[in-house]
Amino acid sequence: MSLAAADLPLSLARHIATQIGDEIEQGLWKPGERLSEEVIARRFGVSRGPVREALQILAREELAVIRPRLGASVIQLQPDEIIDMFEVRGSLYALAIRLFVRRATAAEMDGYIALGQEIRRIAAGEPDVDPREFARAIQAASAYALAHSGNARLKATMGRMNRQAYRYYAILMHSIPAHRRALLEMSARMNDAIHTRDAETASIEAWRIVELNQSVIRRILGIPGTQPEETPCSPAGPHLPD
Amino acid sequence: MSLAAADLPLSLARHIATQIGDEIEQGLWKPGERLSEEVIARRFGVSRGPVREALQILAREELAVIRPRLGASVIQLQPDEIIDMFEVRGSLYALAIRLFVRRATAAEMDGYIALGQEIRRIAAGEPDVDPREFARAIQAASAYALAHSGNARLKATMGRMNRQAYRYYAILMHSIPAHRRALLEMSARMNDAIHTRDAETASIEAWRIVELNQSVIRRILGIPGTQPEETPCSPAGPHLPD
DNA sequence: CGAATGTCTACTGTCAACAAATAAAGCAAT
DNA sequence: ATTGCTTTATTTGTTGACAGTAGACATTCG
Repeated sequence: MSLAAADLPLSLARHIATQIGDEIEQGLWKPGERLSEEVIARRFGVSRGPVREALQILAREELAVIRPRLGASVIQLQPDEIIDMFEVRGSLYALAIRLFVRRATAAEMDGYIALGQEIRRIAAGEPDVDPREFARAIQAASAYALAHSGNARLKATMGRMNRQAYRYYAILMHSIPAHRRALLEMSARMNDAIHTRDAETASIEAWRIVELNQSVIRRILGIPGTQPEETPCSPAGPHLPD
Repeated sequence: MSLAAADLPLSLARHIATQIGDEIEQGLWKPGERLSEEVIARRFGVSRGPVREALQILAREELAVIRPRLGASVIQLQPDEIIDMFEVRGSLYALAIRLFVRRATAAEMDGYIALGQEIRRIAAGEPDVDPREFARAIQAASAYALAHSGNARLKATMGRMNRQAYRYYAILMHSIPAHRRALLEMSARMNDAIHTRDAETASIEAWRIVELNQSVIRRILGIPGTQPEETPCSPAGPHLPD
């Protein structure tokens, strides 16, 4: 049996977990805010048992942290932890692109192309682009590639991570229009490589996008990069000339 | 084995989770075996509450699967799911190597070199190499690089995955001596790159090792690979640790 | 006035029991 | 013997209560 939780209904615990989880994702709970068992139990009209279980589920999805005797609280990533997360996520993203290019059927490829066009359509409204809409389009495209990467484990792992990452995605989209332009260029190059089924180049470009995003986040969070003029590279790909 | 009276710094749930988790990792529980709440509760002399929580923790570590109304059972990966896991893990491994090369101090580098020598020392006994010892040495080296990659999230994510992966690692080590020799060659090349702080080459070699391992596992599990040059071998069937 | 200490409150950790649902056993009919 | 249904039994889901701890507050002493 797969890791994916295909079962949605029954069980109060799962219902509460998805509800609170969505709320956390949407930012209705502040990072670090305490998730009191009793308060949540009262709110849903249940006892503390299912709530306790729901909090465990949230911890499994890394949306909450549980400290013994201190209870659960909304996950609060330190700046360096955010960087770490995007680093790991970037590696998975590059893998997803690589696998998608290798395994996608023609129809799936068409679907991806359509999503790429959607991104360009939205970006065409420069300089008046809705950051949220732009972000959503990018996320949709990456989710599509992920879903058709043919690797369920990757989908689950990265999907879980995305729930966290997207809380900070707004930072990326709102910041520096120049960044958005660079992002679009890289994205175009990556999509070209994807269309021509050049898994290697696509993976490299994916990794570049990730590193660009990372540098932007670093700047915003005020964390100095390890190597300012780092050359972007793929998880396994060769160097490319700038 | 009643420990309810013992004053533990950790909660009962966490204690039970680590205990059962270790047992699963060691193969004392068969894949797919049911983890009955009541049986475990009786065994540890506690009520079902903490046990339930422990099972949630095990699910978080992906050592167990919880299906609503059907209870928890030891995770049972299908052959293709094993491939998927090693694929994801490989990507993380390459990242770990890359980061380690970039960020390791001189002392940490020395430590890694020592572990590499240990691997070669064990492998020198060819063709009479203890697979378990060999596996342990390789795992120690990769764990060292991971621990000093400077990315806590990567360490946690991959560490969790390793607990699963190492159940199937024996397959790799026991199989085909030729594979071990190729593995050693690649490993040597990677270590050279690591020593000279060539993150790019090191990462590439890491990825190659991963892909080699993957092809071996594919052969053993009888799953056709995406690469054409792979020779279909006699499907000896999934000979997994019980 | 500040620091250390004692008390209080709120919360978590744990338990035992009840309710609901699934899996297993038993039995009848073909 | 096999199939289908009914009944029983075991297991999970949930509850409310009790016990112990962490943190806040007030108190006392240097």
